[in-house]
Amino acid sequence: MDLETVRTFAAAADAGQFQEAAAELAVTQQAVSKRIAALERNLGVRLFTRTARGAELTIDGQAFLPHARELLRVAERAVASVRTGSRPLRVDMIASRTAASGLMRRFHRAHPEIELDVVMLFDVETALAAIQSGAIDASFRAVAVPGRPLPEDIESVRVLDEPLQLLTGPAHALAGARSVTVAQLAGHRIWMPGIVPGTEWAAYYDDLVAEFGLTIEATGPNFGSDALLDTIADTPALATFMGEQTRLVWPADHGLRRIPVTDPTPVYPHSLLWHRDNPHPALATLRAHLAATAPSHDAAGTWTPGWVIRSEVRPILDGIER
Amino acid sequence: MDLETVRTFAAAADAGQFQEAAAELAVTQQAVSKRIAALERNLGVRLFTRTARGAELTIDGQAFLPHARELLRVAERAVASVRTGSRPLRVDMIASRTAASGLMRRFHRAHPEIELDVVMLFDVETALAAIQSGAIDASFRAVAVPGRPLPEDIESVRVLDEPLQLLTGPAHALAGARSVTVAQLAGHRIWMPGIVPGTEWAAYYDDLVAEFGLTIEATGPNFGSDALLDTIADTPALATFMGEQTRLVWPADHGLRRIPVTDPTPVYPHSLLWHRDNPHPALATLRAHLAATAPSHDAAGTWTPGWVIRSEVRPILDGIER
DNA sequence: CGTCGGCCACAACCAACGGTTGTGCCCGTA
DNA sequence: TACGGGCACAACCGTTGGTTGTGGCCGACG
Repeated sequence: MDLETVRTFAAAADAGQFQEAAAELAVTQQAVSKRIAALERNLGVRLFTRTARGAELTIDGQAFLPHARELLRVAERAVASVRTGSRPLRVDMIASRTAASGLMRRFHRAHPEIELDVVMLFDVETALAAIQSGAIDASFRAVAVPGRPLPEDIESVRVLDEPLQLLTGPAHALAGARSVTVAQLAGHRIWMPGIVPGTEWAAYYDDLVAEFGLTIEATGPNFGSDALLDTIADTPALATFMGEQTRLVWPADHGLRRIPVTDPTPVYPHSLLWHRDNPHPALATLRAHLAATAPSHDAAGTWTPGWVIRSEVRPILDGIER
Repeated sequence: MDLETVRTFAAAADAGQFQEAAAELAVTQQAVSKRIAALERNLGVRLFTRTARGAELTIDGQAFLPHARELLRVAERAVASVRTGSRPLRVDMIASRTAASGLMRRFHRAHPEIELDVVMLFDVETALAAIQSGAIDASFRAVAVPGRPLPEDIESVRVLDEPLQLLTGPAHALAGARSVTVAQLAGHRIWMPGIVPGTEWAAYYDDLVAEFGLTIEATGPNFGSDALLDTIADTPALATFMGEQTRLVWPADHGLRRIPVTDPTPVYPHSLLWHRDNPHPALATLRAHLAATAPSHDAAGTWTPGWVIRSEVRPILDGIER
């Protein structure tokens, strides 16, 4: 199916006749006739009844029309998503189903008129380069990578600290605990097949392992969270970490347990990064939204790697012109 | 833009290489390469970075991908809307922005998994023929036309009585009234440009006029409800009728007034019509939903035309197998 | 370090699609 | 009955989009 054909159908439905639609689309009446005939042949139904003074929709045509319009709207948005100049706000995040994803969902609900696109880049280095090149407008990441300060033209603000929880199956030794301390985790096998070496996520867990002597295995291919949850549910000796705000799509009766971790609570720090000079109007809206809704984070009793920038205490609204 | 190209893009993005996508789509690798190149040329951006062992998405490609998938989903639904056999439930209603529209919105919210299509046929005769031919599955109409019983294979049940209200501009003589009686309306000009002669809606107002001596003008072309509301708001001598549940999309400050009508209250009776033997599973769901949510209508103090079937007192769930 | 293998792009060729012009038929209307 | 508006069919033709054949690039491996 060709979108030009769909556009022709909608134009003919609006005009009530092929002739006028043809003029509107700057083609001949015969071309419109052939396009509609081809569409009808493809769909296997008649869309118009041809009359002496035009063409009016059949019932099938009436049913098809809203879908055709929707198709054109979606196509419009698809093209807009890669239009240079005024494209939708493009935000990178470390993964779906993290706290950043929840933040963006709430932002979208608060501002449904703002078009959004989400991408997931490899690591914070790639994200910084993309921000500097203008390929993306903002990124939710843990800043910064060990030993490197942020570039001068990148700004950042801590927006959310997401506590990590232990996820176990029902037969796991810790399954009954209401909470566990980090010290209790030593000796237990923790499996995180999603970790890609070289990313700041890997660096985070490397630090966690080094500081508390945990056993984290990143071995094996990552078959997706379904397979991970499947294995965790069935394997008493395995557990995994998961963000507190991660939403699981999982039948409740599989008996998976989410157990808070304490002493200290490892938290994953999400910061918003953006280019100092990015003029996208929706970026200011996003920053204002995050400033208005972000809870004040309480660092007491929590742990983050030493390389996480701790000095982000300036008000989030700095530099937002109002 | 061609949907086959979009499908190719999605397949290549999934596979991570053109070769495999080509095999999946049963074309050559060169065809995929040319399609992607054409898409990139049309959009003006690069979607893939070609590597030695495949092709991976650029950031633009990542942003475009969800839109591409959405496009394919919508196209799928569009085709399904006219598929013979198992197509979405197709419901006819007298007009949008009536109570029937609200009923269907609530039904959709209660059963979002059920695909729906709405059409608006000319009159109840056309609707009955469409029900009998299977072109539509159900219809919200006032039954029946004067002097004719419903066909034997059509079933119906009254689902909602919608009271009519008077809509006036702020300068209208009745604008300040909290309610008006039908008798008070005599002598006032009531304008209803949307009425099409020959429909059961026209029959309804004809009866209303005949019984209470009102003045209803259906003259002039119907330029849509925007133009109607515009005129009503600015013309002190004009008013119009409007369903109680009609939602107006209108700036609040134009001072339009909705005034209940009493002694008696004209109500427009919406019945659901369907074919006795229609096997569409969603039809049973719709009937059950309407039975569960429909308020018991109270005929006291209301008016309907004499030809409206008053005997629809059987339980709405009659004949629904559970 | 050279070779091999996998993958993509370019070129040449060809069928098929989609456009145009010309024309005929139908139907409501004067 | 003649006219006019509107759609469909036929013939023609350029462009698009497919195929096969081939070459270049790059990572892997001996």
